[in-house]
Amino acid sequence: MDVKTLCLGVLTFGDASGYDIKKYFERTFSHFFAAGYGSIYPALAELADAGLVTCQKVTQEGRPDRKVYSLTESGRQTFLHELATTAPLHKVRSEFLALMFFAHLLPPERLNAVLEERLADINNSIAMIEQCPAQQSKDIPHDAAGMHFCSNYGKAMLLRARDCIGAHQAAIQKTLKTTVKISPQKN
Amino acid sequence: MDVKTLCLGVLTFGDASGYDIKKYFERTFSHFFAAGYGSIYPALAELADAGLVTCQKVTQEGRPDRKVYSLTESGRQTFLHELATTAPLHKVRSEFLALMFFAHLLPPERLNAVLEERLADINNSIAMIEQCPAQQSKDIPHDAAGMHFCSNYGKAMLLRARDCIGAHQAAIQKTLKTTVKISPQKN
DNA sequence: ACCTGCATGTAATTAGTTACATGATTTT
DNA sequence: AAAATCATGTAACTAATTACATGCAGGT
Repeated sequence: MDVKTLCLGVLTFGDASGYDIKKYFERTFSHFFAAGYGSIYPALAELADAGLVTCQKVTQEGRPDRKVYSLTESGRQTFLHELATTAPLHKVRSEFLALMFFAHLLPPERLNAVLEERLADINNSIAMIEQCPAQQSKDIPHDAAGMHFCSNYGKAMLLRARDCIGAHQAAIQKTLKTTVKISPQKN
Repeated sequence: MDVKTLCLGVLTFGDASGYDIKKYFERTFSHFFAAGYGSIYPALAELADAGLVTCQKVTQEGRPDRKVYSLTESGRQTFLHELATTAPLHKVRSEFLALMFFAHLLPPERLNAVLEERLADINNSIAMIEQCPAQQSKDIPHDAAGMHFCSNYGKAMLLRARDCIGAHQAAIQKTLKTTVKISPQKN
């Protein structure tokens, strides 16, 4: 599943511009799928060429023109076919864990900074998810059940990650104190 | 941080061939960093060109020749510099969550298959982590503290993910039963 | 005066995946 | 007899990132 396909997905909820779609990715997909303008705009152009979306220029006063895209029937079918055939992979690419793996080669302040930076990112992501409409509302429209699952899942992962990192920070503190007391006798 | 850099990292633990490094990636990094032969072999060739590793051909009887790589001092310095400057990003790219987001467009059997497939992957990953040496041993050598953290972290995430999916499966079952009883009166 | 938001795009580069190519040995 | 393990590589392709390019409006 690529950016092109997810653009089709966003358009199943209604017409949108490239700019709108980018915001949708940021607010809603950011914890499991990243995309920037550099991939979204070319994707929309290709989708239009393939007849999966149509494009309508909208001139506004006081603001730049927008290009509003709509899903065609062919686009909807293509998207449904993609949903039916895509393998449910889940890939993690973590420079954070790669750094942690080599913790024994990191100066202690650097190790600390790495953990703090990651915690800050996690807190941002949690805040982002909590702003999501699927998080507050009690009755969920049937077409938002998936959004609800994804934000619950994402939040659960982030909270667990935060706990793990917190526990590790505490363990490091403890080790440092022990080392200070014991190492002079060892050496 | 790219495959090249992580190859240097693997070589800090001792000399290894491309084949060995691939196994190391699979067994130890697979839950946070993927790499295949197609990226590892070219990476090693580039590292050798840059003088960050040296290569020694080893002929074996009954088996193909191996090319065993060793980290040079320059390679070690390059790796340490990378550890000191790499941002601790953590990216997820999940086709699974993308599919789940559009659950309302998935036939029920397909939704079920997606969840089951993901569960199977998660169980495989948990089994992989549990085989890792950092998981059983009680006293951890200081250069394995990071490996220990990473496998704990990975396992915690996978267990939480499994719980989330299990809970969701249960919720779907409940909804189906309710729908069967109520919907005839609604319609 | 400066920054943020709105709005769209392209070109060059990077990095990684996939498929191909080969071949002996050992295990099932 | 077939499949898995050991062992190395290349070439073509795909996809996405980064940097560049432009410009008005509204708020601080």
